[in-house]
Amino acid sequence: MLFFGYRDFISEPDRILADRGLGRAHHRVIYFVGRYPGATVSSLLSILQITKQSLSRVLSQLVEEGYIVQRQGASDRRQRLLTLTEKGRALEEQLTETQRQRLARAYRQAGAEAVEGFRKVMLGIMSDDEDRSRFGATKRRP
Amino acid sequence: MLFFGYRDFISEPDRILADRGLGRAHHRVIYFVGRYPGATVSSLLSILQITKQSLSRVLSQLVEEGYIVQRQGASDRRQRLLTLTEKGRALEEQLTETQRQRLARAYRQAGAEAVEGFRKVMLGIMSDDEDRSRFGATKRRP
DNA sequence: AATTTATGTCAGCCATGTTGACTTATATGC
DNA sequence: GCATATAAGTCAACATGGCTGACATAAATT
Repeated sequence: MLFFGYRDFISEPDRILADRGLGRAHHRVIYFVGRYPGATVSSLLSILQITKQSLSRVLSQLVEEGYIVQRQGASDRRQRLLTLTEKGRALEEQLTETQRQRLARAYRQAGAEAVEGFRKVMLGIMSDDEDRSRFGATKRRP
Repeated sequence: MLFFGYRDFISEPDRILADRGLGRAHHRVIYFVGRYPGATVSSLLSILQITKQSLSRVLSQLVEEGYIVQRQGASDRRQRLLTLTEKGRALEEQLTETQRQRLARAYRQAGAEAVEGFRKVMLGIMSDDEDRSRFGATKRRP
């Protein structure tokens, strides 16, 4: 179910991205920068769990093409705080909208109770409390 | 949640496969051949939605290395019916076991009701009735 | 002043997806 | 029975997005 669900969930965004010469790796970066404005490069690395070389490839493209801006950190000037531009925000919304609709449909059909169950099970599948905590979950019993 | 859940769900199998020089594409083939013994190549293509060139690469390796056997179809001799060997079955079980435990833990923590909700929402996320029907789901209301 | 940390970069490798063109064997339809 | 369609396989080339290793720079920390 996860295989089919995940595949179908990203299929629409994939098509939209392909039209712009972007891939799903770009989507992830846009998504998380949108969700955490001012995120640092290393925070993205720890969320995505990829190498900085992999991130660099997609991030530099997003900066070059004007989806994301980097500004120097105030307290730590080594950091590059990442934020979506207007263009980036627009794309993020376009991508999210297709997924939002898909989720809304699933939610409508399944009901609020099912949604709560879905959240619980997904949290249980995750390996780390670190991942779970992004969703406001309490620590898992061992 | 799907991103984190899916990533964590396949991380253990990925490690086990890597030790044998296999990847997650091999896992998919092994999984579906295990689930549908005697599956044809084209049935796999339609499940996985990849090109036969992509499938061929992993499938031939699995056959060469003795995880899967092909036999000619009885009614249609053009078909190659795919089945796991003992070795293939053993690997399939090893891979599935780690995921089964992860699911069991999630289920234990979330409860049977949550599991039903999880299933409902996952089915609602899927695009096609074709995908949904693999899980014994009834047709979705439009 | 020395070390650590945050970020970036070059170069190359691997897995897994793609398209396009073509072959072989077998089944099926007229 | 012949023409066509289908199941499967193959060669070649390319794209995406992971990876490792090595090294550089600037700024923070000790």
